[in-house]
Amino acid sequence: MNIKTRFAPSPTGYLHIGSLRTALYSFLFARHHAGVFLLRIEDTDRTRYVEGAIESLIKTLARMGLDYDEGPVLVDGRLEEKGENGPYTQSARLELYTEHARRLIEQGDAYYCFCSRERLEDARKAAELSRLPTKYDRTCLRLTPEEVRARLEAGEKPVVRLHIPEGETTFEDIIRGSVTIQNEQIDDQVLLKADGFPTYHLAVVVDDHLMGVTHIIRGEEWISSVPKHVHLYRAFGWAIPVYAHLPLILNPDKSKLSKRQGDVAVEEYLTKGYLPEALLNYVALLGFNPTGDREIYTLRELIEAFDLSKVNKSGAVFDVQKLDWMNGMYIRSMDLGTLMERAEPFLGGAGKALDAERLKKILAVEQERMTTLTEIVEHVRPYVESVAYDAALLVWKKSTKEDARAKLEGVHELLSAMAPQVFDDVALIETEVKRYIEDKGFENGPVLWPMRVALSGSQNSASPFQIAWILGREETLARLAHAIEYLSS
RNA sequence: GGCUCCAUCGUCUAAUGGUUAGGACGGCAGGUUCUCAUCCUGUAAAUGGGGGUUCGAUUCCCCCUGGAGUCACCA
Repeated sequence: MNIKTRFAPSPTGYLHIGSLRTALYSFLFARHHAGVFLLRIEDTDRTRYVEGAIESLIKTLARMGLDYDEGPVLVDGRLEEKGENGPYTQSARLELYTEHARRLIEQGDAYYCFCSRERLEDARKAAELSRLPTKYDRTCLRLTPEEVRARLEAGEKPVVRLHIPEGETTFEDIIRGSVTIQNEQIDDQVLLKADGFPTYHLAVVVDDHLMGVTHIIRGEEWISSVPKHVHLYRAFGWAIPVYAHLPLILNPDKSKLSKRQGDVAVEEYLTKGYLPEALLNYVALLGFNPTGDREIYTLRELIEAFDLSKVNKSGAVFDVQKLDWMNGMYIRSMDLGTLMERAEPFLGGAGKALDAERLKKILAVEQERMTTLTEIVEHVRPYVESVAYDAALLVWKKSTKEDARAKLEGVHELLSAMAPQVFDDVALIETEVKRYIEDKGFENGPVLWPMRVALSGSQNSASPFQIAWILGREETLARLAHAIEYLSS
């Protein structure tokens, strides 16, 4: 079978983490089987229209490296489409839905409903109070064809409802197996709204069929509406696709991942300095793991290893701590050139004071201390400006102010007497300073601590040798001199 | 509340009838070390409860409990 999957988000203005994983799994499944992956925009709710949301979605998908074979694309900033099954935006397919709804009415599988929202709302409240199911009471199903025609001609704007038959509905899900639901539990769902737009239920079924989608991969929250879709497929006489309902991604309190409890927008993580490949890797492992003893996978490897039937059934808490760890792993394993490219956009103003050579040195030293790319700014600061610090910080443990000054004077003397080329080599700086310490019979701490603080202005930093290497001879000596002066006053 | 889904360390997961129940994050304790970070070593930590089936259940079945999702002219 030629496999075809789709990612069908509604354009909300950002890509939800959960949607990212749904997109990823659909993508992985299609690519693993050398099938087709398409993007479709589900924008049938015009009350939720967001300007520029489609463009933003396309850009985010591109940044994440999830490419698709069919769907809307951005060409020179303009929206275009690729693929033979378009349009791929539901608001451009209204005609199709109307036709199909009409067909269902003619077949007796759907009917017009003229009930006012007010009446429906009251009925629902009453049902809730008496603890009865809040289903539509089928008032309009009992209308005669004459009555329907008369009200249509009178200009009333009805909705179209699916007529659910008696019995029960069973469907197969790759992840969950067989699921059965009694039809009496299912509402006569609205298919076509009064404004002529379809609801999700009509639109997905029509589009998935017309676009040739074979596998429907989506979140677990859709499971209870599958029977409605099955009825639609049957009414149209279409083959039912294969379903795979993914477990939910959860907040720490186990509820469905939502705003309020942290960031859910992929774009937000990207601007915070998380790497697309790390985010993808992390999210891929929320519900799926090829072996159980390995965590780092490239997209290629994920495609190779992906298996829908090995996807977990239970929800997974989104753990930022583990994401942080993974992002750090990716940053540390990155070569300097790449890291520099990736970090540059996050540098902002701090970058202007920096030439490429020095930035590269800083990155080489600070790479192992970074969790996200945004941190680059604070890691760069001590190298481009002197950080103010308390003189007391210069004194090593139980050593004294006088001792610290003496040691710094010694180091200053040593370094200023050395050939300038020594500063081009971290290892050389280290050897020289350590030899000096040994020759004098000192301990490392009383010398290196004040030296490091003098150079970094901070109690935590890279080693004094690394800082000296980055700062260069002149600035290193200047900072040492400043510290000595500081201790003398 | 009805219906549906789910249930292994705090978290992400591995093990589908036989393992000392494994790995990772985080925690804790060490090591390396001038500090932080990295790196390395060690350690605590789980099969929700009760019945079955079986020589033997994390694993299969049932019940309970717990959690979640869903009950719109939103997706």
